[in-house]
Amino acid sequence: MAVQISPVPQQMDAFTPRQNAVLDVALNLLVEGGGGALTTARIARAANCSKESLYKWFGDRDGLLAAIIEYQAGKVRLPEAATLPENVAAFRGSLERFALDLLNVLSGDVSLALNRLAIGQASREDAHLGRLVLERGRRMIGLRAGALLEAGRAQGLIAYDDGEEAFGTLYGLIIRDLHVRRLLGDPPASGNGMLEGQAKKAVEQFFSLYGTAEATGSKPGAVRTDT
Amino acid sequence: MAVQISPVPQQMDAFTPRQNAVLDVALNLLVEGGGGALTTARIARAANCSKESLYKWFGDRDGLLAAIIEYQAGKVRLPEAATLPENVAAFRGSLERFALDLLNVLSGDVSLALNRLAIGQASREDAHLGRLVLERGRRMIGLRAGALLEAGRAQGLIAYDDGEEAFGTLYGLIIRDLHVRRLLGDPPASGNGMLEGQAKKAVEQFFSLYGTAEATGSKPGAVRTDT
DNA sequence: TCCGAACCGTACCGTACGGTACGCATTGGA
DNA sequence: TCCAATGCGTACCGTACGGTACGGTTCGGA
Repeated sequence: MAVQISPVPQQMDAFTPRQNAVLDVALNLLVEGGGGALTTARIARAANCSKESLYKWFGDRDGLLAAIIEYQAGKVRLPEAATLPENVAAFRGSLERFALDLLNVLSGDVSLALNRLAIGQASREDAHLGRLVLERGRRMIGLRAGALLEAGRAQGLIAYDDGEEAFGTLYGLIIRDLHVRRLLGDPPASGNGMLEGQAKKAVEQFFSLYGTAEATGSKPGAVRTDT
Repeated sequence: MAVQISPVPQQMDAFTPRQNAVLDVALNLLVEGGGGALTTARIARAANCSKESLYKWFGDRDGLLAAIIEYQAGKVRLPEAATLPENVAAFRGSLERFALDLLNVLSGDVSLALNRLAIGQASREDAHLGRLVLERGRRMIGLRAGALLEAGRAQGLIAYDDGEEAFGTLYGLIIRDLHVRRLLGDPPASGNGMLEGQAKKAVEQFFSLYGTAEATGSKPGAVRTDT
């Protein structure tokens, strides 16, 4: 709980470099061996630290797991402010990039391991880790997608009343049941271009649902009216 | 995939009534206390049987867990053969009912508990339980949805090339991120009509994407989503 | 130079789990 | 009536985990 002030802009409630290193080792251990491999003794041995230090730093095993989640969440940086798309193609490209990034992230080993860990612990009341994963992981996605959609709407390329509703639709079109399948251990479909194709198709469907007439352009007789 | 014809509709490879009773107790134990409460000693005590019998019947703890999953999967009966929809309204109603059923099932305590259990065990290689859940649980949904969509296409109400693709889109529109949220412990949004509204909206969006002109009754592509 | 704080490595403790073995009751068939 | 099978209840064993305690070491400040 020691608050330290440093000239370098740094998260104040973050951990010391040593603790970060330990958390990194623990995260690797989790990714490689699953939640079962994440015991205090193993972490201590792999990180060359003592169990006593683990308990001193993180208090409890749950605190340690929470610290691992926060450590991973702290590694992803906030997306830069989305610029207004200049035209339809640019906006579509941004959405496709977002979709592909989302597919890649959710299919990644680290994300899957953390989600499996949190889900496995979610049965117990509290759902402490689950809430942490939702708040720390979903917020980033929601922020980036929300800014993206808002920019598109500001340019008149898409139209919606409820942003959360539109984002939910986009999310469903992109992910479908891929996340749960991966969580259950289903191997990814061969072919790396598979995800890219899925991203493009999802964005296309999203435009069919929320795109304005000037954005779709596929319909004959589309009127081009610039804002 | 094995189609069996017998006078008495009964699974041949099922368990004895006593074993089914034990599995039912174990399932209740799992639903109520989570995967951590599913120990052999607790099951034996709750079911008034001996641990030795458990190991004799199911061989191993994994066998016991697999038996629990198969027991639950065996309780859901196959959907009756889908009849060809007489008109658009009937087809839409069938889709909405399917969507609502899917939302209710995936939000149910039993489904969540089994999925959490399988996901928690999915880190270890094999992903035995995960594959079982996917095959036993997803097949039913896919079969019902596939028959439904095929009937709609046969009547010219919807059009698609790849049935799996269309089903995936429908699934994503219905579920969005609800399943993972529930798995992570997120409490359901208040209001039971929430799921029904989500089901209706998903079907409406699905019709916008895959509905033929005679089904939508209006120009395809123009979608007004009123909240 | 000394001192105290932090920390590592290891040992230790209580508990709980998976899995096995044994004794005894019940039961259905010969 | 006898017998073998089935199964219940309990005790037991080895292991592994979470958490704690202790001795030895390093290191920065006074």
